[in-house]
Amino acid sequence: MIKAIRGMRDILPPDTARWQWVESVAREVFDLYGYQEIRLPLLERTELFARAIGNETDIVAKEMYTFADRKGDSLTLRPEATASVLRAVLENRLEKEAGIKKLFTMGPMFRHERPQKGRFRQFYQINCEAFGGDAPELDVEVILLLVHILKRLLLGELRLLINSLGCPECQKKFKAALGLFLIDYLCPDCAAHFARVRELLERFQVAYEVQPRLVRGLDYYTRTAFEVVALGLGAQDAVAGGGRYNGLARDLGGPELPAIGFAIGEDRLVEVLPQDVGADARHRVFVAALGEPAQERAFTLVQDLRRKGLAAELDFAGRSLKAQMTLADRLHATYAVILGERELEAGAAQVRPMHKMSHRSTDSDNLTEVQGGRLQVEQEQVPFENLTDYLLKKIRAENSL
RNA sequence: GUGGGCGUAGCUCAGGCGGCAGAGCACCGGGUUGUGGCCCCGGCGGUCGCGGGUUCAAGUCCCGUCGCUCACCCCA
Repeated sequence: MIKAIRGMRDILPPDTARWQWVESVAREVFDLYGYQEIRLPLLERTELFARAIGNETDIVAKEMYTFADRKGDSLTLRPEATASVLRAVLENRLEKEAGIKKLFTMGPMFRHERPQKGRFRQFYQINCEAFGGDAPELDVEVILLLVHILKRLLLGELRLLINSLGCPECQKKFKAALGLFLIDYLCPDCAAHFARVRELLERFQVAYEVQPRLVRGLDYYTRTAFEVVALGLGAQDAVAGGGRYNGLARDLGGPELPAIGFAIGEDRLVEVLPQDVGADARHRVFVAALGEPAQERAFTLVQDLRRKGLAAELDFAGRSLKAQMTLADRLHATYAVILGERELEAGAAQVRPMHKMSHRSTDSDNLTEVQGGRLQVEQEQVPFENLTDYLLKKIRAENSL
């Protein structure tokens, strides 16, 4: 059997519901802060990452999926998103547009690292970038946005770590002095920027810790750097990280374009999400049919329900009614419609509410004793012509409770 | 890239000193001629990761290899 390659995994239902939840919350919050989505290629010229991230970094030196295409050009599967976003901004002259250019994107990144808990070779990031502003207020807005998303996701214990990496001038001084922490060598402008960031975080009551050892693994960062770590993730505990990168646009041959952004590690975020979020609470109708003519009728009915916006399902395998009812239960149907010879003759189907005897509950109220000692819930006969309206009305009433 | 732990049914795992490959859950069917959960009965399901070696005989012992996993490192 062919298996997925090392470090790459399938994300399966029901887990996919948690991923969708994370992504939909992120989209909502991005919109509140004025961010728009950008979609990017997964492949870029190797040179883009070499120049943006830095040749000496681990990412470029030993972790990229790089190969020659049929023409001989060196291409690389993106190991991060920022370089691609900036490339797209510069290529399409987006920085010329009014105000701060605020963009987000989400998708897979690729790094050839040894897999472990929270670290995969194909991993997913939710990425946020703001171009064209160097005010410390923008740094804080970006951090507030990140915290906003994480809080909406009902996450448990999180710690926000911040630091300032200074500007190239500060870094020169720092290296010359062989100092331990760069933060003590900040020039007056960088120090004032950092102080303002901290002041604003306090005003908005965002708890943070200054972490002088916090550095970013990419060469392009300047001034504000931050990271969010979560409990329960083992050694790979960073859920999000980001910072300011004022020099990158010029490094890539573009104009002076201050920028700041962050990436959320979606794999790790989903890992620490509360278990029950994103559960499927949708109403679902199962149509059980007995015999060929009823089966024909059932398929038509199911399609009719679906066209009207109700999730509906049926069995094509010709199972017994008992088996179909079991299936209805397993699929968490809230109503079962039963169609047999008797119902076809009568022109009315049996509609059976399922929730009163869900496999999740031991509640035997509302059940009446019928022949054979079996318990049966109240079920109603509904004429075919009223069926879809009846179900729609019932389910809408329950949804509004 | 380095080190530790682990690879047996779809899942979780048991298999003493080498001697017929097992359980629970899940799945399918029946008990109930047309009605779900529970219960009872039955059934399906295996390259014991892969390759080699020792042996009359290997899931079990030895060597190699691949994979998973955790950590180092690095990161989000």
